[in-house]
Amino acid sequence: MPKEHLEARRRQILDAARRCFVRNGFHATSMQDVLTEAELSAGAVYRYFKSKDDIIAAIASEALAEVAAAFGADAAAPPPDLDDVVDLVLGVERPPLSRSRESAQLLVQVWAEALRSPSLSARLKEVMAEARGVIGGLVARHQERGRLPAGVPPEHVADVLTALVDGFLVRRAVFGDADPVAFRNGIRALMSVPASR
Amino acid sequence: MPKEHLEARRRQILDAARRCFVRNGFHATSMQDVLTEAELSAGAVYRYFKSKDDIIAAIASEALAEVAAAFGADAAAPPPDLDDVVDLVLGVERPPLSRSRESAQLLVQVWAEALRSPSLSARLKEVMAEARGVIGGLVARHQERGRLPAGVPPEHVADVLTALVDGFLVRRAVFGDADPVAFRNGIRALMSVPASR
DNA sequence: TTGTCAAGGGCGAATGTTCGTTCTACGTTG
DNA sequence: CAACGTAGAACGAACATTCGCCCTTGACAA
Repeated sequence: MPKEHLEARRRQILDAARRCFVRNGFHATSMQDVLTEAELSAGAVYRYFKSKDDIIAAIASEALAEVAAAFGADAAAPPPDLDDVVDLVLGVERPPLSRSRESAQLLVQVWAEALRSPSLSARLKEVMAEARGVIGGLVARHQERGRLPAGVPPEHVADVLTALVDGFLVRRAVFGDADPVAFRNGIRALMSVPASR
Repeated sequence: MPKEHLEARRRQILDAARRCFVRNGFHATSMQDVLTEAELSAGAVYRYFKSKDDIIAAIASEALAEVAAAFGADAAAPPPDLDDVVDLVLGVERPPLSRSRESAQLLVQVWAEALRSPSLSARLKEVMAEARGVIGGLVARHQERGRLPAGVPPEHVADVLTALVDGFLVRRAVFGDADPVAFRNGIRALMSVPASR
């Protein structure tokens, strides 16, 4: 019985912390903010997390896992066109749309935090390298089929595509209403590929 | 006589604060950190800035001005090829190279801070809109000359190009050694344009 | 030249606040 | 009644900011 309740409390705290962090950033939100948002007392929260940094690490870790999962989907079901990579990663038709902006905002905070946390920076680089590998594989296959110039290292092209995703996330975080479809059309135009839908 | 010394002290404080902020972020940096870095006392610093937020605002404002200037250069001297936009904005051959990573790191912090500061967010949107306007103009001209499909709104393509820049900045902030030339080659490959150099 | 004085700039200890964290006592539940 | 969770007061540390004092400087009078 304690097992599931323990996990539920943990989630309750993490969800509350996530909302606070999205709203105010990691260091501008106080423990008091988190306690209030979670509707718990200090004693309760510190039973599940040993410090504020612990909570930050957990939240950041989940945010990066979300990104890794998004790119992993590309590896699982390779899209026929390269520009669909963006759609897939950005989850054009993915469940909680309300969460997508918050995820983008949180990710920007994670980038900033990674600049001062070596362990978080290491994990971020891991995820980025993983994305480069996955997308690089897709690029290489397109090169084999002659759909892309062969002389360029696939990783370079993959870097551009993942940078495209990161750049879009910035816009979504800042504006909130950035349109993935319009973005994809912009990419299509740049790639001089006639839109197929 | 006080006039120039006043400005010099202000710069001294801002430069010190910038170093601190790049290293530790806005909110994880204490006033004590800034005082130590600037080699000044609290009383001295508070003679030139009325609060920590005041210093943050000044630093963020300068960072965004730097970005605006980079895009402004494109408007002043339009590059012949669209992919050169990235080179120009990222300043492939611009003076203090040591500063470029720090600028990228600072900009990421600014993005994060903009998520919780309405005034900073407004300024950031201004700069982004300005970039969209400048690059959109270039895109429209390329469309007129038939170098890009005409059916797509220039702003959409401009969004993609500026997102490309933002995405590259993230990589430069995180890795520090992101290579603009390799990046440009990746873009060229995606655009299926034979490299001219 | 020398002495005086007003003002500006700087210092750093002091202040009150807020932070993250701990601890003890209390309720609830099996 | 034990065992477990929870509450909330309490704590020391660290924070941003202020305040009163001191040193330097430049103008001016003697």
